[in-house]
Amino acid sequence: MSGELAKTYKPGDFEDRIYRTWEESGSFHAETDERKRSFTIVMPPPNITGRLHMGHALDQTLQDVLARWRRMQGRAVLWLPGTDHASIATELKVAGEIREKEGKSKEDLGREEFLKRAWEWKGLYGGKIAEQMRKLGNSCDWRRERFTMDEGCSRAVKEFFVRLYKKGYIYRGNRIINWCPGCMTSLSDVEVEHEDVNGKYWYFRYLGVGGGDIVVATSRPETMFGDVAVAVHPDDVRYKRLIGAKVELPVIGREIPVIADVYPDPDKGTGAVKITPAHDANDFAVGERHNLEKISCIGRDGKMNNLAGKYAGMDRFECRKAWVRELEDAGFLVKTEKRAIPAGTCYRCGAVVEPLLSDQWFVSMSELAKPAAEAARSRKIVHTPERFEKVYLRWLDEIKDWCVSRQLWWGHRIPAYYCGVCGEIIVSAEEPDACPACGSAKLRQDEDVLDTWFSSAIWPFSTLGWPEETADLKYFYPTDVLVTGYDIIFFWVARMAFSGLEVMKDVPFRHVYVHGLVRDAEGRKMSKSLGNGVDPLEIINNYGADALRFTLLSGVTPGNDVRFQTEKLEASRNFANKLWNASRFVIMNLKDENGAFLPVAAAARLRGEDVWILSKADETVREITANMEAFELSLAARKIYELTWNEYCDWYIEFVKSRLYGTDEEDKQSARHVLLRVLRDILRLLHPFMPYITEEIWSFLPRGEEEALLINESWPAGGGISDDGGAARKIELAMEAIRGIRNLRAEAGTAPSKKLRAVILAAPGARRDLEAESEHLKNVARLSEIVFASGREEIPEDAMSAVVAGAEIFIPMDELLDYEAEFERLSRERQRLESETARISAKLSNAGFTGNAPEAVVAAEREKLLKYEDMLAKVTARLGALADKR
RNA sequence: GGGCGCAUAGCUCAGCUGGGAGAGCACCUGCCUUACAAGCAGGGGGCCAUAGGUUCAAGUCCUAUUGCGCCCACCA
Repeated sequence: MSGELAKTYKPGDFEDRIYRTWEESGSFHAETDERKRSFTIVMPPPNITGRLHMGHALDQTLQDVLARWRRMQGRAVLWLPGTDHASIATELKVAGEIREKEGKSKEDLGREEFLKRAWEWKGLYGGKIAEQMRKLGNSCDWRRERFTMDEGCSRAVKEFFVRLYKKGYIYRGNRIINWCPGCMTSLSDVEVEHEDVNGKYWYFRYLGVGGGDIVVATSRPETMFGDVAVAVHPDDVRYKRLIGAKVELPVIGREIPVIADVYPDPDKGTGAVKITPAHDANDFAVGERHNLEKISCIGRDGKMNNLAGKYAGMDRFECRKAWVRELEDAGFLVKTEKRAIPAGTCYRCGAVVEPLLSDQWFVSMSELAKPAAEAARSRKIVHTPERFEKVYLRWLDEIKDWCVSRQLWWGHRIPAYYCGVCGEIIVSAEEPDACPACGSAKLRQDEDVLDTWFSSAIWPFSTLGWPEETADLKYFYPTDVLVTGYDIIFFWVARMAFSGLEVMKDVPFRHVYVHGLVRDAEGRKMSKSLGNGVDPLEIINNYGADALRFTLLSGVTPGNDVRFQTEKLEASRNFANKLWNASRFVIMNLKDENGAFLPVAAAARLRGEDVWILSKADETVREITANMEAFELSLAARKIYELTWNEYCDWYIEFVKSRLYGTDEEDKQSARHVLLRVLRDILRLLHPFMPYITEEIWSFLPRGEEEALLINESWPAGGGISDDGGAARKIELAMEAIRGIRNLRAEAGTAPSKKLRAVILAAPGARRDLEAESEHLKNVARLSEIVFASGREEIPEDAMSAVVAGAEIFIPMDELLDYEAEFERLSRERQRLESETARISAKLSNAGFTGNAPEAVVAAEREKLLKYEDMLAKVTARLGALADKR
């Protein structure tokens, strides 16, 4: 890169260019390399339904930070990107678009044509998503980009299905499943969201055949057409005598038995429950126990069927109203009770889910779930934050079979074939030519597709080439960390765990880093219906990707939700701007008037502030590295922010200016050396968080041993700085003095341009420290606009003066004029010191404290006490002098 | 019904394994000081939800309570 770092920070001017540079350099690409340790993250593939939202931005930024950091540490980093076909969601979108644009249903188009359209959709949105990921700065390996329905993944899905089938884990059965009348497909349990809706209990009288009526309560009267029994608890004295008798369904007139089962709770409702095995999972279980008929009265479209008589064809909810009215008119309604009733809704379309009896494919989960749970218990899979392990385990421990077939077209078609002659079911990855049982060629493939999450479950290894035993698989599996939101622990995390353990015999990931949701500024969930979603691209256009990334990571706790606020965005952008300008300053000072780099000392002659900033940087390197290891990315981000702004910019650069503008050539070179060295460390530390700006600045720095690209630069190691001479302490004293004098000036209202005279008290410690290197004094003078009195004049005990910096520096009062203000200020100071010394004395005279607290803590308290006592004495003396002269 | 999270400065939130309360924004005062007004310097503002307990020491650990939020669950 030639030329100069632009005057103003405009991320839009360089972000895209930087990204191209990275991509073209091959830095994102991972190769198996036995000399290196691998670090693998497979990206949770975003759905191809549309654009990326803030949740993706957060999710992917976290991954990118980890990937970039590990890459800098020298690991062979594979961050594998991809997208998900999102069966239901995409099918709804595509069908919706066709309906809108062409007025046709998907059935009008037919399966083949519809799939063609869906693939076109994938091509369009898949590409858009990849572009968005690039904008974010994702350092993923595009050469390995995958799609859940690409050839390799499709093959893996079939293979996985066949293997589970052969081991007896997959079966086909006619059972109660969750049916979504909106999407017209079955759903798994986790795809049903539970919410309470305002509803009613209706109490109906079922007339006993030969006396003995029973009143049952129901929230779903329309299912009465499918009733096959009334169940009561065997010990319920109210109904004991009726067990075995028959009752008559109101109006319908059909007779059904009264049965005894432990399912009814005598304390709930009337204690008697109508049993509708075809429309309720519990009733289904009761029906199985008692060998009852299963009568369906509601169809897949959510409408009543012929069994509902005159209500046939009517929507289930319409029917409910009409049917209740009829029952009421006929005198069967005993009472009505308003109350909240639980309703299951489809997580995609929101329709009320209908439990239906249906032929579906299931994965038998109990055995498969055990190793997955065990992996967490034995810490082979570690959750961060830990609490999510409980969530994961609870689900696996109480797992139910997984309905994996979907009555959709967009997805992996189930590799099962039915013989049209003998009815044999053939499950095979390859399409069979003939029925192995009867030899017939009349074979028909199952019409259904698999649950989207079935292919997601094998994502960590299907993307690495499984079922082939590839080198990639061997090298990159198991992956190191899975980054994902807490909302898909069941959908995805747990299922990947059992799939990986079943197929690969090893966990799919060692760590699960769970993050929260991105909410809007008011704390509401971002959603399409609320229209409060924020487009990451728009933010990037206005603030830059770096600011967006930093914002998403700052001030958050792992696993907790983040509020997205523009103020935070501005703060991040301002931080980038600060770094930009500081870098401009540094680069400017590294060059001569012709723009050529000036010599920089190979090894600097370190002065106090150099040692101070270098040790601060070192400390930060150590801390940040530890934070990264522990996934404390937010803490790491804050520390690099503080080092950059509060230490490097606010103090070090200010300290070093006098040297840069001085004449001591060796000293100037030293200053440049440290300035550059620390800036490089800052850029390295910040790079995972703000990759673009750091890379751009890096390109304008002089290059020695350094990499051409920051992305390939190594993570700073830290160490190597020793502060034997107590340089940091002296610098901090100088800082204290500067702050104290500035404070004094501000309170006295002294004009900023007015120079004040000051005198250092001939106190042994501080004076020596401040004078030890006269540069400190100069800096104090320069940065607080004072002039030190010449020589080592003693201040007479009764001189009028103000006191700052641990009572070591005096400013003659005639400079300040406001005696009253200074008197008050010192009084406050005395009060503070008195209460502090009292507090510490009490602490130190407590045998419990001195006996139990660590030695270092006690020693620190002793030191503090001495310091405060000394200060108190001086302040008191000055106060006395002031009072006399006032 | 079970489980979990959150309650800290006006707002949004940090505070890691217990040792003198922090940031950003907002607010007040003064500054366009040749890196930066997207900035600089200074300042005000908090019984860290409540009540107990453990400890020499609690925002930090334990128990209970209150309020808000989330997840799970087969109450007809």
